[in-house]
Amino acid sequence: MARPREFDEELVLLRAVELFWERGYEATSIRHLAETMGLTTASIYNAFGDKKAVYRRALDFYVQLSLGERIRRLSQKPPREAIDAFFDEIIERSLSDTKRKGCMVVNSALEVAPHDPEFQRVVGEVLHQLEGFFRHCVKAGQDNGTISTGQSADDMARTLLSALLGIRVLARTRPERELLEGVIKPVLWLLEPEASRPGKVSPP
Amino acid sequence: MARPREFDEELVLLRAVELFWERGYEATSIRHLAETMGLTTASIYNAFGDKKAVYRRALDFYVQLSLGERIRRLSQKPPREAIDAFFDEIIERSLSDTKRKGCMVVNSALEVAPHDPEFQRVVGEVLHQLEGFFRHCVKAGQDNGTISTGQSADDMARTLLSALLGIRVLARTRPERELLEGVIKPVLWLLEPEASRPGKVSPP
DNA sequence: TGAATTTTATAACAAATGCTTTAAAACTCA
DNA sequence: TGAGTTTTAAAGCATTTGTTATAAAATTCA
Repeated sequence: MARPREFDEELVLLRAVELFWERGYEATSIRHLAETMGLTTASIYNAFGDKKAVYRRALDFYVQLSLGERIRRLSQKPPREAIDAFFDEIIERSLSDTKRKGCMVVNSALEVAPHDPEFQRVVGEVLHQLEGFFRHCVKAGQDNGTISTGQSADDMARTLLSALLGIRVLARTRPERELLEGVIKPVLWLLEPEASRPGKVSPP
Repeated sequence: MARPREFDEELVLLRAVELFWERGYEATSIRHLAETMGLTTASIYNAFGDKKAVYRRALDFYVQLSLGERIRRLSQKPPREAIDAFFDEIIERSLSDTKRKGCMVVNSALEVAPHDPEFQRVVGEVLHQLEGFFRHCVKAGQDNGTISTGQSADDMARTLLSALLGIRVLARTRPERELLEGVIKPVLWLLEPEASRPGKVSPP
């Protein structure tokens, strides 16, 4: 047909993720992007279209890599354990994030989604997916008695989603273990079935 | 001494807040800023220094206006009511935010704080202040029996702070009442003293 | 081999960026 | 009044922005 690509698309996309993730959309220039990806700007435009399209592909790749794989993996576990492990991982990830890149989905929710219908949809769907994961876990946990039925699975899932986003925001300015673990502790306590809940004040 | 200013500093700062709040730091140009503030770029540089300094002043002004006044006002109320009212206000504010500007502090926490030590400090202090407000409320509520002692005031305050941030993030892509109120419902339930807590399952 | 096609490298484009210069205008105080 | 000082308006500065034109290089299929 014609001259073949000289680059591996997944590899250069991974590099684009790294840069956009760290610097955001506006603060990342095509030239910086080209340098990081190891391509010329011409090749970028030829292969992807425009800057927004590169960001879109990078975001999709990020979602698939870090979010998709986590949900798939944790869905195997018993529901209550899945939730605990989820937040464990997020906190460890946040604390070892020395560049304070945070979560690219959350970053996108604030920088690009509000002004762009396409990204509004994409980010909205990811948040929906996360909510669905939590709801699934809570429901299953309520069914097998490992999670409290004091609140609806719908609402508890929403609270968990919000806790996740809150931790992600907090970690970018105050990545302190005590703070992040302190956030999640009462939320997990909320999930405890009444019977097994260790009340702080429980005189005989 | 010399020629006097032709503009009201508070007024032009308010306009700067509006623009930075809506578009963020990077996506706002000095020219757009000058147009919105009703000044020339020369006047801006003469009065404020550089772009970053304008953003800094705008952020401080925002904090004082929307956050400072809220904390002062709600601190008058009984602690449990203060917390309820706080989230009521945030949710109403988020739902009527047709431009989806969100909270300028949260926006700053993600766009400017991670790469700038000065803003890291400023944003960090604001988050600390919020945490302190919540902690104060929880402690007082625990003392007068209107808030559960099942979790420490420190941790509950952290959870409330995170819920606030989570709602702010969620609202920018999914400003739905059911979602935002669903987030906070289990959190408020968590605050209920054991005695008065309406358990979903409570056979005689 | 050679026509057809796509990718690459280099350079360029107009527009926009943050910021500064120049000089006129508007004030205070002696 | 007039010397001194600051603010304003207008234009300009170098650099960077996203994107594209041009032509050489690398492939496939006939």
